[in-house]
Amino acid sequence: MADLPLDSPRVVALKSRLFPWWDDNARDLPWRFGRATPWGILVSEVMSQQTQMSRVAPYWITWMNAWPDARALAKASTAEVITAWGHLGYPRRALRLQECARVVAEQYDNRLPQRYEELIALPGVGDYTASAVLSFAFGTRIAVIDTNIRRVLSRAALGVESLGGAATVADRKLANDLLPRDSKESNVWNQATMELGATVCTAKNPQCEICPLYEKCNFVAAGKPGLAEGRTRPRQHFKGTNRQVRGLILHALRSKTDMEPVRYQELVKLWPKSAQLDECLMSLDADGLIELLPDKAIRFPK
DNA sequence: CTCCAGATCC
DNA sequence: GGATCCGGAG
Repeated sequence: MADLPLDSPRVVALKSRLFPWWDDNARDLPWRFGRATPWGILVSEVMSQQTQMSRVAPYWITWMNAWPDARALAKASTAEVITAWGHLGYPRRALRLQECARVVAEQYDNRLPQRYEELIALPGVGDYTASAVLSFAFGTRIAVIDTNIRRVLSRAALGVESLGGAATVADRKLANDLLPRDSKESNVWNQATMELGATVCTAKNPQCEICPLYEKCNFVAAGKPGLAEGRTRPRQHFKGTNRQVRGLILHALRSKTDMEPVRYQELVKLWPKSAQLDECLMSLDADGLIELLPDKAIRFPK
């Protein structure tokens, strides 16, 4: 792959168009523009893993109001945490976030560490989240690699469709090659590129006609070869899967106003296939999302 | 139907 | 690398 020097005309042109677009079009999400602590930024990133930002915002406000810092979240009950997670999906993220809060509270005196190696060692924090926190919360110059940035950079700079699947070495090299040298600019670059991918340069139907990069986009110049052919991930069903059943089970628990257990008989009415139901009860119990009682009644863990 | 600001396990 | 884990907006 050809190198793309930072000072190449193409990169300068992309930057000069992307930054003004960001100034005019950045969504006013509650954790942006210096209004959140580093911990708040981390919470927003964890909530946003596989969940759209627009859905995250109201949950984040309620969550941060209840538990403003890691110490507060560390002291919450599991039942409160799972309930507050609501319908964000993938509730194991909520448990990991609380585990993360405990580590931060106990080992880091309630302050997020600022080294990549320490961040990525935290529960529920992978490469993306660690990089995002470093860039967005601490202003560190680091390339953020997510599905949006991979798609935008691959299209605009290389003129080819992003393949999807796990991030490749080439993806990382490209993101690092294009990342502005100045830390403040790199922060804006990361956020603006992600925002563009989320709102304009989308996977299936990009709105090229309103894209600030249109005139300089190599993907447009090449005639958008293979648009949306690269699957972002293997197709995932939902209906009939254990994920649906697990969701139904947790919804039954959440809907209880008190901490009263849910009887197995009620669960069977929600999902008559008892073998799958039992499997899901076992896995939820193993995950620590429910407590399985001897008669197959369930309740939230303490 | 599609896709999502991923992490984790195998 | 592949599979699993949720749920809603478009």
